[in-house]
Amino acid sequence: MPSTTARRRASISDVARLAGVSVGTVSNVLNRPDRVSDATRERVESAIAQLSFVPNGSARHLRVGTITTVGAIVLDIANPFFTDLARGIEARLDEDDYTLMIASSDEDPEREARYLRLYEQHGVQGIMVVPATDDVDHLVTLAERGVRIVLLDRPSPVESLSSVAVDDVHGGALAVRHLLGQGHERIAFLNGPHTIRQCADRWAGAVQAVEAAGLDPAVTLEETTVSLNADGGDAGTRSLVDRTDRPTSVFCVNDLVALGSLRTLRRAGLSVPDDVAVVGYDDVTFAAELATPLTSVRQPTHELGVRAADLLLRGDDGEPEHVVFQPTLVVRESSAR
Amino acid sequence: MPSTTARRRASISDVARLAGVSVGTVSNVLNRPDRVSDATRERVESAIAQLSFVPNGSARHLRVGTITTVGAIVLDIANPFFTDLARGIEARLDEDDYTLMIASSDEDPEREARYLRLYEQHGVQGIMVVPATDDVDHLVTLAERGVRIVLLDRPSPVESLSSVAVDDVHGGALAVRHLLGQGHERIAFLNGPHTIRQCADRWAGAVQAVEAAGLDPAVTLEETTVSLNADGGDAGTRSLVDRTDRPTSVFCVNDLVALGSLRTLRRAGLSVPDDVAVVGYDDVTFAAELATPLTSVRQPTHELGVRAADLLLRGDDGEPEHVVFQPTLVVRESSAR
DNA sequence: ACGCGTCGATGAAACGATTCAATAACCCGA
DNA sequence: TCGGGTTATTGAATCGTTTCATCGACGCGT
Repeated sequence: MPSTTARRRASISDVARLAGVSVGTVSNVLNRPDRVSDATRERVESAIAQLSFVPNGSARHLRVGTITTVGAIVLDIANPFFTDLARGIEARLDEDDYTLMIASSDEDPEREARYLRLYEQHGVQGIMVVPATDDVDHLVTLAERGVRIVLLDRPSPVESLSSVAVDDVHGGALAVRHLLGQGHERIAFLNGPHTIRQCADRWAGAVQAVEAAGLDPAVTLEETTVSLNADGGDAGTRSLVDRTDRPTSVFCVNDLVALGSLRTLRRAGLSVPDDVAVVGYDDVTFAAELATPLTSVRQPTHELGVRAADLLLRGDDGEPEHVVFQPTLVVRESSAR
Repeated sequence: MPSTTARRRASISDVARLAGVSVGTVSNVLNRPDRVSDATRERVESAIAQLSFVPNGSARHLRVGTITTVGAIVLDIANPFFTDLARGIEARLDEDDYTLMIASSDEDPEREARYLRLYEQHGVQGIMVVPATDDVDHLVTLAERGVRIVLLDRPSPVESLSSVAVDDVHGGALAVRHLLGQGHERIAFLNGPHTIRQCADRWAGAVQAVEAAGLDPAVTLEETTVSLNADGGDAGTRSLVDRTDRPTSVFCVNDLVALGSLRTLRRAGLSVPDDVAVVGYDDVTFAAELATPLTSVRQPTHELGVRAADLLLRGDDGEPEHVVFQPTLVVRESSAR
């Protein structure tokens, strides 16, 4: 029967009083049960149950100074790529009984900073972050201050920050080389802002591929900046469909954008890939099942998360590491004549 | 120039010492800047900057006993339905400058319990949870202990727990009534375990619809339990395709399952909806863009999250509330002859 | 010149846990 | 019976904040 009054949550000293022992003993029951005799342990345990006592994590953290939680900040929690990534992180964290707090920056540096501050204040073991901007000075500062940082899904521009990334330049090149191979000489690139490193890199790769084919990027490639979701794909594609000099292909910076693009093309009565070819990026689960199965650049997403968590847990004993995976192209109907 | 030695993170008393004031004054600068003179405030602020001091959130929490963070536990962070839900929650939370910690229980009561404990230990303002099992006693206990709980995406079985849900019985009925209306008299239901309330309710709705049509559920409906993702849809459908008495339609408990189902049907060379009709649930973003656009039961997902956060922030001054939204059916090609 | 009110700053208590040196109780062998 | 060694328990210090009663200084009106 729970007490009727008690508004305040029970503390360790309430337990101690009820069990007739000192707080030190209660703490021992909690953390080194072997040090305490069976009789008192049972008494204390029953007191704990009776008061439904739950230790105050903040007090514990304050005293021991460490905590088994890590934070992750991604650009967009609604993007399957990032949740698959989170899944990878969780899988590795589970092994060591760590827990994960996830937050979404929505590509907003303000929000990113806010969550960084929150995590730091709470003393997490470390933070994995997909930076919302090109500038990582604030993260370097954080790291110097002793917060363990791992850059997610983008290579570190500085030696001191560990990172786990996929070669986005190569990925961009893969996609565009493929389109060029299919005979496309006018490629629209629906991209995000270059302040996001992944976007800048994929663009760089695209340019490289065009140049390698002996063509002029300025005439072959046409970049439109869109928001990184299906609505962005809609908007970016709408501005294309009615043009007389419409590009023959679209490269989308991620599959969500590609989804919007395909949707808008279909509504405009254009056929894919005959009127317009489309290539996406990330190869999310549904890419293969769309009305027109989507050609996409596949990344080892899950593995990315696992490695990132691994690096973070490994601690600072080792030097910072910079892991780079290679993407592959998965060709499907949306770009194959 | 940051100090060279300092491994320990700067505390408020380091700041006080450097600025030549008492810790109380530093605290005032932080929390009630108006109480302190301009001169000292500036001195303290520069000391804070110099040491790059970040207040220890646990210490603060320990003292004030409250925190502006809430936790959410969903079944599967990789399911777009739940991330859209999270988006709704975040949107409402942002208004009040609260932050959200998200975790995924993977339908595992163990993991759910673990995160509940973690959140409680950290003293969050409240927890929104999509329960992994039918049994919510542990949540009632938590609530009695003073933790603010809101049940997400399922009606509360008890008066004392607030909840925000969508009428799943109605949703299940909508889907099945539609299939019956299309002339289907053999419906396979790829469902999750009935320990998950949403699954049980959708099943109940399906049964109701069949009975209302004067048919026998035992012959019209055929339930298969699958895991709640695309792989589950694959598995559940594979066991169907080769049968001579194959059902003419499949109702999937969510769109991820439906994605797997469509995929497997296609690979088996069956046409949708002519050989087999498919209906999903949630109407996620990609549902309309699949090879065969998917008929699905739409829920006001975002609104669901907003209301849940709203209820949680409103506090316990009011009585617990039980909000129920109504779903609607979106008919597309996958089920329309 | 005196008292009073205001304002700014101080210092100590409190929050709830962990840790560790000190103590108490006990057993056993000589 | 006594001393020494083990084992179980205690109590106080500590972590980094916030809060609040108290104090000192200063300006102003009489």
